Parts: sequence; C-alpha cells; structure tokens
Amino acid sequence: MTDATVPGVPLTVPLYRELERQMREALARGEWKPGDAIPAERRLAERYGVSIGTVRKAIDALADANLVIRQQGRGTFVATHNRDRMLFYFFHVAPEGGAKEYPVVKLVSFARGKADRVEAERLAIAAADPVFRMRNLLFLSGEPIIVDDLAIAAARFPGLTEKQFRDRPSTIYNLYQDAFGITVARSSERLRATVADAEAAALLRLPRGAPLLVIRRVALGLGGEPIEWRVSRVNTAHHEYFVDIGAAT
Amino acid sequence: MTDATVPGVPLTVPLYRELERQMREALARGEWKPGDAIPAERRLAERYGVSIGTVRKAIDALADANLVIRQQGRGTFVATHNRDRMLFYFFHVAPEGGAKEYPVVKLVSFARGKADRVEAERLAIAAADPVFRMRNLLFLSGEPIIVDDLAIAAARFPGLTEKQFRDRPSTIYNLYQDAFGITVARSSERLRATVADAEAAALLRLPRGAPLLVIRRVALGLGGEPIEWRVSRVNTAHHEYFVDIGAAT
DNA sequence: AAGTGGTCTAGACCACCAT
DNA sequence: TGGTGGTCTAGACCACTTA
Repeated sequence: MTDATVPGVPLTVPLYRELERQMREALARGEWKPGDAIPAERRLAERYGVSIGTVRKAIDALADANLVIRQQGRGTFVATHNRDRMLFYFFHVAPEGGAKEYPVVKLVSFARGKADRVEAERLAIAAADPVFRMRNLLFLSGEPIIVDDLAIAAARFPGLTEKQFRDRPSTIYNLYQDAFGITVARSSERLRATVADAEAAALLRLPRGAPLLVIRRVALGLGGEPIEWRVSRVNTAHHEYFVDIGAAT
Repeated sequence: MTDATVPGVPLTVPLYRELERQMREALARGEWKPGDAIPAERRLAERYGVSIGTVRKAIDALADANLVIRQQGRGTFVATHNRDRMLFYFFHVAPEGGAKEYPVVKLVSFARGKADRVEAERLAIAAADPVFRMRNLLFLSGEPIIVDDLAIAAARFPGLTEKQFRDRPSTIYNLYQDAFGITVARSSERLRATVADAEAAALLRLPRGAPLLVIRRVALGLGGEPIEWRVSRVNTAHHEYFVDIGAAT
C-alpha cells in the first residue's frame, strides 16, 4: 500500500475534533444520559479551556450525527429513541407513493440459543456464544408486510425476558436504551431480492415463491460496536423501501 | 392544519443561509461552472459585505451537499461528475461482502418517443412530450448484473444523439454536465422486489421468474428539478444494494 | 513568498424559553 | 429576568499549494 497524501487534506487533529471525540466518549460512558441536557456551551468552554466557537463546532458534529438535539433557549439534549426518531432514521418502508406510517409490531417467537457463524460474525462475538432471537411480524394499515428476524448477544442484554419484549411501551430500540443503556447510533443495511419460503409466505399471507425484499441490517452503538443483527423480509407488492441521496434543507 | 411552532426553532432566515441560497443560484445559473474555482472566501466576504465566518458557514453547507469541494491551499471548486463521485454518491450496488466496483456500461437501445403517464409525472413534463429513452446493460466483474431503463425530457437535452451516448468518455451524468450544463445534485430512490420478465431474463442470462431488485430513481438538478427517470433491475444473486445510515467521520 | 482554505479566539448581540 | 442556544463579527495565526 502506498501512503498517499490527499491534496488539501491536513494531518493534524483540530481541537474541536478532539473535543467531539471526548464528548462522544462521555455519551458512550453514560455520563450524559438520553433525555438529559448536556452542560451549557459556556460551561463546556470553561471546563475544556477552549472558546465557545470551538465548543459549538464539536456540538455541531454531534448534532449532525443525531446524537444530541439542540433547542434554542432550552439547552442541548442527548437524543432518545422515541417513535418519531425511529420512524425517521431507521424505518424506510412506506406505502407506494404514500406517507410513512408507524408499524404495529407483533412478537411471533422469542428464544435463547447459540450464535451461528453469521450471527457471531455480525455481532462480533464468538461462535456458539449465547444470543436472543426474536421474530416479529410488522403490520402496516392492518396488513402483515414485514417479517423481522433479529439476534442480539445475550451478554449485552443480561436478564432480558420475553415479557419485557412483549410489553415494551415504545420501540425496540427504546427498550434497548431504557432497560440496558444501549443506544443505537447508526446502521448499515444490505438489500436483495428473494422469494418467499414457506414460513414467510404463511406469515405474510402470500403464495410461496412470491418475490420479497430482504434487508440485512447491523445496528451499531455509540462506539461503533454491533448491537443487533436483523433480517427483514418485506412484501413490496404495495410498499417500497425509500432512500434519498444528497437531500438537504 | 394547525400552524404549530416547533420549540427551539426560530423563524428568521440567517444571513449565511441567504448567502448559501444566492450561491446555489449562482451555481444553477452556471455563473461558476463545474471544475472552476469559486472566488476566495475573503473576496466573497467583500463582495457580499459580510464577515469571513459567515461566508464559511455558507460554503460549509454547499460542501456538505457535495456541490463544491474545498481544498486547503488551492481553493474551493465546483463539483464535477467524475467516476469516483458517481461511484460514491449514486451507485449503490456491490458484490456480496466485497468492494465497490465501477460498472462497464453497454448501450442496448436508444430511441425517441412520447412520454407515457409515469414518465411525464416523474419528469414534471406534459404527457406525450418528447423524451429520449435508453436501455443500458451494466456489467460487474464481466457479468451482466443490471438492466437500466432511463428516460429524459428531450427539451432539456436538445440535439442529444445516440452517438454522444455511446461514445461518452466518462459517466452518463458527466455527459449531462459537460454537453448540456446539467448537474445532478441529488436523487430519490424507491426499491422493490419483483421477478424477471422475458426481456430482463434474457439480458441478465437468468431464468424467467428469477427474483430481481427494482430501483426506481428520480435524479434531481441543482434547483430540485427532475432530470432523469431511471428504472434499474438488479440480479442480486451475488450482489447487494447497500445503504449506511448515520455514518460519520 | 503569496494566496488559499482551516483553526481558534473573544466578544457583542439576538431569539427563545422558563420562571 | 436570567439562562440557553444562534448569529455575526474582526482578526490572528496555521497548514497547505503553487510558482
């Protein structure tokens, strides 16, 4: 590998980037918890011995990454996994030409097991490490549209019970956050087309062999560590997966 | 509809936003052309009678939207549709678990016709207005993986010929930009699963009825006006469509 | 050495929210 | 009224590129 230097890109780390890194760590450590206000910009400037402008650039980056939310006159708050946020950032299926809609989630199965090869790799754990596996059926406008199979490392979610999952008041990511202090910060998705197997066909009330959109997703935490591995199968007969590129203001 | 005010969100338009808007217009007008350097920050500050910090915030926004590219020590340049940019921003298919790769594009057909209902709606033109239609076959690692059907309004591309399309030295978007001064700034994509019809099956060397990923894309210009309507059908047997959400730094 | 963008500062003032 | 984030300024200095 050549150690090429990209023209116009410096090598030193600016102060505001270092400050951003420290604040990310404070978030990952749980020093500032979801819903909390972080210290005022003037106080942070004092604490770190930098100017307010530098603090603002660091917070700007955190706000761009949706880790904190600024509110003029009130403060800057650590982002929480509420429904709207989930719908906006992590749920990309909508009716053909229609508006987003929050899915009704029905738990189909819940089990503890040993990680297979793929799960272990995606969750960065050892093969045969304990995992929880859940299957959910998601309804849009009353119709079953999506089958979600998800796996999480049992070690990250000590004491998780089926009841917790079934009775959760808000989204699944909200449960991770409230009950286990785990925040999903980003995700990486891969999509393919496939055909319905017998199980999926039955759940989605489709003929076997009907085309399905498959979404494989790894959800990552504040430090980039994998939290959840999810395989979604979507009936796209009347729904679409949408993605906007380069959208702005 | 209630005219709800969102807490913590002011109503006035800041100077740097207004400046950003003016600069976007200058780009859309072609006052600064792709590849050109825009005036130095200090000069822009003088011209508009604002401070450098304000100019920088405006340019920051344009750089975030990938409309300009900053290079320390050299200047700030209007973005061009080169291969790398295209690959990075507008091409989202890669081999399973592998690295991105630039597709080899083969023109299958080129024709002039009248816009059907869908084309007219997507391109924001009247039904039966003249359009150019192209079909391309895209190869990855020597295999035909994607069939692209695209439509553009003939009025926007006066004098476009099949030869131009066939002999273009770089990407299709680069042709739009160089020969017609049209820049694609963003795109909106909708994905579904379907099965191969006879035509697609033959081109992709698949059995009829094989599952295909369908991508419907509208490419938008600097002013948000629709430029191109494209339907891509992808054989995802060994390839994937990828999307990262909330990725940073 | 001259010119460019990048960082960082110090502070004034504004807009908004809670009390 | 006091505290918060948002805007805007003016300037020093640094990092990088080009000639």
